[in-house]
Amino acid sequence: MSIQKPTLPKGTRDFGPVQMARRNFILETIKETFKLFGFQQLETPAMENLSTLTGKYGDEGDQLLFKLLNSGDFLKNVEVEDLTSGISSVLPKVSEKGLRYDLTVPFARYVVMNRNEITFPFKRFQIQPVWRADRPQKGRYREFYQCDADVVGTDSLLCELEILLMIKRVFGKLGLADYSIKINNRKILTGLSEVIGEKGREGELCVAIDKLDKIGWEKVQEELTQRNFSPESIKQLSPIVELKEGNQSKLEFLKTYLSSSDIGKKGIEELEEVLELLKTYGENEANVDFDVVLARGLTYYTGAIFEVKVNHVSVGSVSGGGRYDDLTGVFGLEGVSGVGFSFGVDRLYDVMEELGLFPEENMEKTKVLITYFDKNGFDYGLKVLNQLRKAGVSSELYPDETKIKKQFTYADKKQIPYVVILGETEMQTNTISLKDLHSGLQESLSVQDLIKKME
RNA sequence: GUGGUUGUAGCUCAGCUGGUUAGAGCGCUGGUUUGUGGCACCAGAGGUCGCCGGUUCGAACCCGGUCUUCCACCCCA
Repeated sequence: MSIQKPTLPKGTRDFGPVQMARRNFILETIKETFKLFGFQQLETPAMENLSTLTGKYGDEGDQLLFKLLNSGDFLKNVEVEDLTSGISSVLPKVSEKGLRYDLTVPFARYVVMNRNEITFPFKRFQIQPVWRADRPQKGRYREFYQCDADVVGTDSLLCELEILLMIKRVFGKLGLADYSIKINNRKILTGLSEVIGEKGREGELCVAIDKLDKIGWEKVQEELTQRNFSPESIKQLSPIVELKEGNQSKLEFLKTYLSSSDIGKKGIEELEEVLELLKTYGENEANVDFDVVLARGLTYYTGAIFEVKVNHVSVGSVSGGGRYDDLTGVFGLEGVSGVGFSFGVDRLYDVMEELGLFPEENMEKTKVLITYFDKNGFDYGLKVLNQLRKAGVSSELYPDETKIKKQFTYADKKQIPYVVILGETEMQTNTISLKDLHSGLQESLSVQDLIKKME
């Protein structure tokens, strides 16, 4: 019998007490913001039927879905011919469930299933892990948390505004200042493809043009050529590439550039209105950048699209989202427009760690440790413990009867600031000794005074 | 999915062109201090060198496979 070392599955992590304290700080900030904006919490199962999940994230996304093997005799429906004809004929027979890939699709499923109970517009938030069978690397995990806020049942651009506001609030609370909320609109991208004479190919156009920042215009042109875009259409894109900074000037330029495309003009209008609403609300455009080449892969987006990137850090986008006009349509509920976005807690964590933004003192720790020498002290300590906790003081009694030194070391390691010492003298005089581990000062107090001091 | 990279004590890492009992710092345990933590000093425990196989008289070191880590691409939170 050999002992095997336990390991974690690729791309997954444990979170220890320190990490949890920090994660909770982020999570609480987000949750509090969602509630402030009137969103209500929802949870859905970790697994969904594969039929719910497939086809919503593009081919690439389908490949990244974790599929669950059917329970029991999962091979019972598989024929020999299936095996020879490949994975696509075997898969549906051995797996009918998968782990959720994001929170938006399960939400759409929920909305459709509960359409009669839900009051629209429906604002919900959801904070749960999602799973992707991706290759892990910096800021990319196979299990990670998303914090989604979505509104369905209205196409008011107020929702888009609120997304901007929530992002600004959360980032402000977290102490992140140097970031940009990139915003664009799928309709503008559609218009773009129409104007350059490649109607209907905005998907491909996006994938290529999205890399502009990363690989440069030359390489993007190469990629477009490879994808069989005509030299003329590529040429027509160059004004877009050369657009100068400034949301207003970009919008002005695009109004004329896209004037022959109705859908393109609609996109511009929507974007302008969102920025207008921002002004009316009393906020400014700081950190909000209209980015004509922002694309985003998720196929279901139809209107506004968002992505948030923290500047000067090695972590990718920490938040993203957009409007989807017909996600519920595939589940049989037409005409319900939705818009939402998601914070990636794990990436926010990585960013904050890289920037050293975690507050030192947010570890949830015990305030008082009660130490003692013998059974009498233990019993006496138990009573003191009860009173401390009733007064709301986070406290613990050392569980084992052992040397006082060891009990002190425990307090020291756990950074417990106060130690109560209970020995013969204390019990005889009906007092306790309180030592402040930071200053090293010790004093004799009644239990009442101890509680008063600790509260 | 493609290409590369990493794995030695709890942690961070040494370990020469393959050669006896694999090292350090930190941490841990005990002691100096049987009613007092941090500091100091002393002592000690702890390793199938990721795993499997191969080459060799001999492998932590060379070769193959596999898992893992990190990175780039793809894509994405």
